[in-house]
Amino acid sequence: MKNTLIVLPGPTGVGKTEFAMELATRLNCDIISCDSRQFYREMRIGTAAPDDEQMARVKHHFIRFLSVTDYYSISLFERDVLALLPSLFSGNPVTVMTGGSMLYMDAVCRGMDDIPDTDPAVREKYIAMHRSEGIEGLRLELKMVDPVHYARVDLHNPRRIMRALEITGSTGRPYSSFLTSPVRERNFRIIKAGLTRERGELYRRIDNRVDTMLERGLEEEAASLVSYRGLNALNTVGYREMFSWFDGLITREQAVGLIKRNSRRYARKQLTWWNRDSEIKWFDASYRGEIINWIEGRLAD
RNA sequence: GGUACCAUAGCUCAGUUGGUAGAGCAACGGACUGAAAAUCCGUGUGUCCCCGGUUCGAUUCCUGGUGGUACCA
Repeated sequence: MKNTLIVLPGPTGVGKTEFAMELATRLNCDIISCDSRQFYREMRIGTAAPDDEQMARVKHHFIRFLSVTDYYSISLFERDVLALLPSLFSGNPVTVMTGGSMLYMDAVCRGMDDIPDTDPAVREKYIAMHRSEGIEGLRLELKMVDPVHYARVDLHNPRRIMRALEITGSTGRPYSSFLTSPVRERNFRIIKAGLTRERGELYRRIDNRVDTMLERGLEEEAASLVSYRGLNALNTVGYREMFSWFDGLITREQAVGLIKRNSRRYARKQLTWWNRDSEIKWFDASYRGEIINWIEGRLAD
């Protein structure tokens, strides 16, 4: 059988973790988690990461392997997954990857352009420029150093502009010149089975899951991470809202409502992203037998 | 049972001196190349409670219903 990566995209709360475990158990393979917040060992409750019992049942990779203070990135994830896969395939030609981090998933499946590491000082410089001169200052700078990218970037989005400036400033080459053809051939087959649910049911599950997180101690977890709140890892649904409550900006009840709302919005954003991926065959997550049949049919091809 | 007030978007409400309506929140759509659970862009989605009347024209004014709220019994 050809080496195959079974990819299971799906919005937050749809039931990916459980289904992936069922599938991996059946195929006797490991799971590669593709969730940029379950990477962090300090954030288990708020990210609904697999628990110790689940981790003991099926071998998971990329769960709780970082500290919130560690630097990590999409390209590092791509590199690390590609480095891990050969050893997994040597034991079993099939591996399951599941998660909700869209761009991380695409990086593994399709690759990204090679862009050199950047100088952190350059990023700082443009963050400072954004603060002092606003987005208009960033725009003017980009127009000068990379007019090609200026013409197509979202000029309202400071992150996008700063990223382009950061690359251009660090390398001396326009950011746009690095963007060539992102689709890389992989030496393994990729099968994508998307998990979704009827919108109302998905939202109910998300709401319930937030309530479960609170019962499990989300509040205490967030409180223990207050000193790290400035880090990117903590700029995450579930933690931000708790911090606002700790600050007295909103009530606890409001924070809980916002966590639910923002989780629902995140789920929608995920679905929008995957909407354009025609390789994904979508299934209702509750029809597990049907999904497994389809996957096993594809594996037999 | 009586009196008063109310009934407009999913919710809370505004408004139209009569020309089929708009805010907030919610919701929905979209973008996305190493910060991505991030960051950013866009969209009113409506039997204006119902039946009549007046009017060129009624969501708006009038009669009568229905439902709700308050007070009096």
